[in-house]
Amino acid sequence: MDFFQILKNDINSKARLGIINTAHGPVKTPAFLPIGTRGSVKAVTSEELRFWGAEMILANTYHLWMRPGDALINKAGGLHKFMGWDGPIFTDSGGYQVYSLGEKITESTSERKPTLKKITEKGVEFRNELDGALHVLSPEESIQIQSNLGSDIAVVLDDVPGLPATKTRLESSLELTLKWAERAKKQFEKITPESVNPGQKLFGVVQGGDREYLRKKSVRALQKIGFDGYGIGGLAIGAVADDPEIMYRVIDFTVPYLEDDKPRHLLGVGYPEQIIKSIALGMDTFDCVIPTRNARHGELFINQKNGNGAGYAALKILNKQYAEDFTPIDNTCSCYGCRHHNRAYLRHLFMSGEPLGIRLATMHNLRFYLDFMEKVRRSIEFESFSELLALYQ
RNA sequence: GGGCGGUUCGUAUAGCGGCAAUUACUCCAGACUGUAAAUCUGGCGGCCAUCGGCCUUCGGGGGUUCGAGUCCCUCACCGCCCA
Repeated sequence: MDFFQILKNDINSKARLGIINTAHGPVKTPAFLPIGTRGSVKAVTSEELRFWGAEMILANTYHLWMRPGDALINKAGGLHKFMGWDGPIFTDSGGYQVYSLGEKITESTSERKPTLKKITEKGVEFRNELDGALHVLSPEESIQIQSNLGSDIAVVLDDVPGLPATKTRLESSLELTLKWAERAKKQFEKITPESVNPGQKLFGVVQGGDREYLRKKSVRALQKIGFDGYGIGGLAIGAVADDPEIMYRVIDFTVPYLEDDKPRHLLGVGYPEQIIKSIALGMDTFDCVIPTRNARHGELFINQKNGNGAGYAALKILNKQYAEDFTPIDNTCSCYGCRHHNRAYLRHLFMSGEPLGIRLATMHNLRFYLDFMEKVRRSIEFESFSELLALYQ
């Protein structure tokens, strides 16, 4: 069976309906992957995830490496068994931490805070925030860890440059990322047969900032090495987060270089309108902390077909205006919280610090996102994708 | 009856002659994009406002002082100890 099958192409855009066939089952695309960084999608169980329609989740190499350690998870029989999720798992390489852990330091006003990471040719030196010990994550090590975890899709370690960045910075960053990609592939071929998941696939990561010639160069180099699919990286952070037009432009000029028969994952994105516009440009899968993290912070996504064309709205449940609002969070929603509780109660749970509030909010937002993806898939299937897309313009 | 301590922004506190006045919590609002994030940031006497300005505040009343939440007198209330 092909790893990736395209079932239908949209007539008016590059959107496509497909299936990724992993060692732990199929994933209907376009798909959204809830994030379970440390082997847990915060506040929800595997059964709940599946119930609301999640097919593949994302876990993080760096965090699981630090705690509890990939050796322990391997001993447990791999991450699927360890966390009790038998569906597909996508593992990020630790590349994002190369970016984010450094970023926190430069943003910090405290000068005495120790540096948490340093990038070298060999890999990334991390100062573990848990115990202060020094660890080096190389592209080989990242693959080894992901092999020990036994995820269905592994990703090569990449250097993530934040935008805006100079041409020089982008070029040297890409050069490093491509060298790492080659080393990662070699390591992957060497160890995969003896992994807990011999059916594991490997994705390369397209970098190159906002420059077309670099993105093209990145794709060509990755194609030469040979990967099962691609992640497009560096588009959920820095200046891009403030101006998504940069992201659409990069996707638009990058996608034509990619093979049609391989899945394309947009790393770290995003809001619903960003997801659907990226689908129109040819992207297949997405992951983002927004539905889960924002839920914990009291932000609920609700369907709203108002005059200005937005298909949804974000409701801040902590706001006083909901104190005596006894209506459901979203009366078009069928999640547990919307069927059994109201806004005033959910606000009370948040105000009181009751864990149930976080659980209900997380389930609601995940259902919102997963339902949104289902709508997208159906619209491609029934040839109404353009109309759905228009709601988010 | 005697001695001592206290009364400051919703609550709890700091303040020992220059203060619209500390800190914590609460409260109000904002942020969050391959999760160092159930986190972080801001506001929290009033009225204008660009820097800033003006007004009214620290149990009540009176006094000393250029200036009092801070010192003195007095009253009220609360607490502890001795009878």
